[in-house]
Amino acid sequence: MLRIATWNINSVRLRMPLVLRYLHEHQPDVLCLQETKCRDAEFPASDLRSAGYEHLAIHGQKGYHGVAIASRHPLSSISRRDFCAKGDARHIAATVEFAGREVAIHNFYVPAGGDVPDPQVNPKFAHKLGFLEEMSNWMSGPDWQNSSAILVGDLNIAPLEADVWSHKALMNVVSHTAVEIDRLQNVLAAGAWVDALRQQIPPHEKLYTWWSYRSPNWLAADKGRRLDHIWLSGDLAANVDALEILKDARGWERPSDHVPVLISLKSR
DNA sequence: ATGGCTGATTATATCAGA
Repeated sequence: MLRIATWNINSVRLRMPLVLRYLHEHQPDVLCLQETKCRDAEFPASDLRSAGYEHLAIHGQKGYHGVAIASRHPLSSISRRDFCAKGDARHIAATVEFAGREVAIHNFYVPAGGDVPDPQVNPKFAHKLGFLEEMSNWMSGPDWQNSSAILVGDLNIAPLEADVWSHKALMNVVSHTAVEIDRLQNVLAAGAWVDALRQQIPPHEKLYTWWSYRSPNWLAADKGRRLDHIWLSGDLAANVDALEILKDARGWERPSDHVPVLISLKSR
């Protein structure tokens, strides 16, 4: 059994109590974090080690972005890729052993893309599209052939109509526009990935992992989006045991605006 | 009514998130 969780934590230092609560209550083997918002030297490594997550792969920077993998089992082949050559900490990968295989875990924080969904006038949106294009180009290449892999993270795109509270209201809002959904589908196809959540949950069923801070009654309004994803290489698709989107965590004290998403894989 | 909030920063306003 291997339990892997992904969570955009929106400042890991501020929310370490929530991280420790989640680890205690849900017992993932591996936790992938995004938006850690601190340099590597400031990462709360000792707290995670004390909680039993002794193996850490971190890629941070000051103030923004930042990704990390915390694991109860050894991590090997740790790597970080600098997408778009901007020096941003938006990707880290590490390998774990599962069912006699070496499984690469790739943890991504895809750029949000700013407000205006036009790459001609909005450089942030151009960056987002470029980032996605670099992902699909990379995954078409030799590194990815015949490898067991899991891709997780905040991809900042809600691809399906049921991944947003209103397809009509959001089709011109960054995170749900046709052009970025198209780029995301290219990434999915390039890596021959399986969207694990939608493999388990019917595609017409509403499914969210993020609720804006700006909605005071986020629970009642329920205007969410599915921005956080878990994708599997084809050989792992039949190992899925369970999925868990911890919506409760959005209601914890001083929450992240994203909630943890977990996949449990069984050895066949 | 998709920005009404939230977090980080050599801060006391600005940028970023999405």
